[in-house]
Amino acid sequence: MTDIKSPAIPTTEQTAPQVKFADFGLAPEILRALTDQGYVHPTPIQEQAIPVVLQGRDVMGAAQTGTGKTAGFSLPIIQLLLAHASNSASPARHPVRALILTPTRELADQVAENVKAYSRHTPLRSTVVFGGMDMAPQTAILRNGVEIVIATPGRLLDHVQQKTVNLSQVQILVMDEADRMLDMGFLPDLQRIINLLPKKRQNLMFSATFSQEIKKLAASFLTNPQTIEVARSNATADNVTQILYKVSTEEKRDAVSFIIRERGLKQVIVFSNTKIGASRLAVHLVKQGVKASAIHGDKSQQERMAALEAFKQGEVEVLVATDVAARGLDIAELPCVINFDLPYNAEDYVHRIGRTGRAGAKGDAISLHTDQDERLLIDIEKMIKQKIVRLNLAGFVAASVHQPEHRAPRERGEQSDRGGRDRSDRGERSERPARSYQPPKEKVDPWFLKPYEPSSGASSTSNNTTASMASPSNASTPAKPQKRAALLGGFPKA
DNA sequence: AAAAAAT
Repeated sequence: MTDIKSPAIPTTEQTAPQVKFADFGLAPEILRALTDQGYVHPTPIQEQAIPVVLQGRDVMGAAQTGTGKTAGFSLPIIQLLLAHASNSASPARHPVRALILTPTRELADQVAENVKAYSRHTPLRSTVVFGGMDMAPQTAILRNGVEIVIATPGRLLDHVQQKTVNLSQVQILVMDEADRMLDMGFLPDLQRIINLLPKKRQNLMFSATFSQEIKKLAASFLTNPQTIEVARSNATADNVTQILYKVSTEEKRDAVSFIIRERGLKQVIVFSNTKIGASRLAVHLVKQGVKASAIHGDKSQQERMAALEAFKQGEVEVLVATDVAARGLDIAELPCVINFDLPYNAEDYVHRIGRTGRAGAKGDAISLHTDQDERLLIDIEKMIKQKIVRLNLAGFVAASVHQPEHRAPRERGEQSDRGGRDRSDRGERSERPARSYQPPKEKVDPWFLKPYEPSSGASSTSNNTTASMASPSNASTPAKPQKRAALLGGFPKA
């Protein structure tokens, strides 16, 4: 397989004269659509992807989030299909020729909107198909014939079974957020869909992150792919400032409302690892007068779309989300993301914080972490190949200032995977024997600068979480809302 | 260990 990537060479800055969309030989109808939107210059990923896709090559594309991947594959696909576009009204003349799969419904919707916009001056038809919505309208559109289908896997297979869609003419398959599409939860459906496609077709895979494992699996679906890598893979945008605050599990909810209030945040996504946790946090915030709403997979599709729309409109200021919102969603000018829980997968961290700092804008990614998260933190820092500054959150557990090895041995044996062992025993050192992990120096965020007041609450982490397995969702169960008013009162306003 | 995706 041919590689464009070369870690040493900055692929973007190299191209001195600025390329324009008009240079790709795209049809006037496509250029007109771009002009409508005010786009003249392609982003680096677009500059690299468009010619390769136009050649008909398979692509494995890794690019930072918010860099315009969607247009990077949509524009050349439209161009390729346009060569044989039909003006006929007959559905038979409009077989599905391009299929774009995404891991969430909202992302499918968003990609479909983009495709519609880019193809609006062409005779090409497109539609989006996902679950949680009435089958009937989707069926009607599919029966009328569309060249481009954007879909989530389950509902697409449903349509296949109902014989409302025929995939035997698909020439181009796109997997957006490909690494997620290839994970265990999606793979069976994906395989089923692929079995319905012609053997000879063009395959495009895009994601911000590709683990080594997934890269191999991905390659098995591709033929002589061209790798397109803008900036180093698995990287986070450097325009996003990452911050870590240590808190106790009990303090998390109050820490979130504290941060929102003190920073005066009017647009922020707060990520929770669980659906129930997201719902509870949203309720908690609403009780505190915050305009918050939750989005997760246990909500109806109507509720999900309403929450996202209200958030985009600014009616909702805090969107509390599970990882349903971690990938791909493009929310204009989102200045801040908060990780209420640290994600279990380091990749998800990259995707989550990629919701902010899009299209070159600045963004803040604030993560709360507890004693139990140390392993996750190490994984994340390894993945993003940088250390995140650990800061102190005024008035909250300043045990933050101490790394685990400085702590007194635990009295209780609830951390069975760590009990009796020390850091050197925990994986990372044995994987990289040459360079041992150096925890970053803590700094105190001048914003939240406040003297540490030792309190009995600081050690409460290990006391309260008795039989609850210390999982984030359980831990926040009926715990009485701790009044933080006293601490907040004495805090300097910014 | 959890979330997503068909009903």
